[in-house]
Amino acid sequence: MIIRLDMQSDLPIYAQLMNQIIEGIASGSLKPGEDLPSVRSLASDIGVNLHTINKAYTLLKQEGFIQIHRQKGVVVNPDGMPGITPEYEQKQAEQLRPMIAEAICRSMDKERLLQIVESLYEDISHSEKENA
Amino acid sequence: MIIRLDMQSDLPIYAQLMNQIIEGIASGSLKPGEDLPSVRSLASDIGVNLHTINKAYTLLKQEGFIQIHRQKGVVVNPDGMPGITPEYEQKQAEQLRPMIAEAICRSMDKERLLQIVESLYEDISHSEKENA
DNA sequence: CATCTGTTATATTTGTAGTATAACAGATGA
DNA sequence: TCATCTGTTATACTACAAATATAACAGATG
Repeated sequence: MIIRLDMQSDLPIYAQLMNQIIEGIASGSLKPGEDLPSVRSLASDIGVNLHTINKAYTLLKQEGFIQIHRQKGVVVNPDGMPGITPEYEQKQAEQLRPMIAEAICRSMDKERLLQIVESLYEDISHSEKENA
Repeated sequence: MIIRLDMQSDLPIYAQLMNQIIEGIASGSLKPGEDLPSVRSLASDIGVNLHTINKAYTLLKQEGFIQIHRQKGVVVNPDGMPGITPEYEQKQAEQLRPMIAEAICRSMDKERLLQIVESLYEDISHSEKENA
């Protein structure tokens, strides 16, 4: 699992971390039950503060993607991922709506938009990177 | 054009404004050449500061959705909307990727995701609200 | 000339992001 | 027993963005 951070991004570091871990799970490079680095080791690895990692982990735990054990450390949730809850569906629609509206403004065909989404879907699920 | 703001949202007011104006254009309720309220009148209408409106307008102008004339005021860009530039395509992919990754984690079928996107696309482009 | 535009400038308040230290509790292994 | 590893909590600080509050300026209008 290689973490790439963009310190120039307007996206907070902890959010970039969450995104990359979620994509790691989606691609299969992080499997349920697999260990994640401790807050301290990951923090020193990528050169940020321990609290920044902790914030990302805590939020991922709240959403059900990982489990945190006091001593064992952090693992990808071995009981499986969270499902498609009504809250998730609502959040997803709220996030998608402005992006789709902009695509419509720019005269992007529905078919082209769907192709892009499909292509990203395939790209993420078929990457299956096996990195240390 | 009715503006609805959620003061509890984590999305900044100026960004909510941008989204709603863009969706207004996408739905056809705001047409190219149509006037938008002045920064002062809109600010007092929805009860926020003039600078908050100005920030939203300035960003929308930078992206090509509206034009700002010193005296005439603000209008939806009569020369048409911005097109599908490489920068836009990249930004769009960066925004879509983490959302699609989460959908995959939650075992959402590709078909179901595409249905949701298609349904939102239709919903937005067919709304055509004609409000004062 | 008053009044409407957008524009610019300055200052202040509030909240979030991130860092820096430090300490605590529980488990592990030597 | 003790050093060492976990996550956890607390406090303080800096930096920055969001939003507000005033104020003033420039240009056009009626």
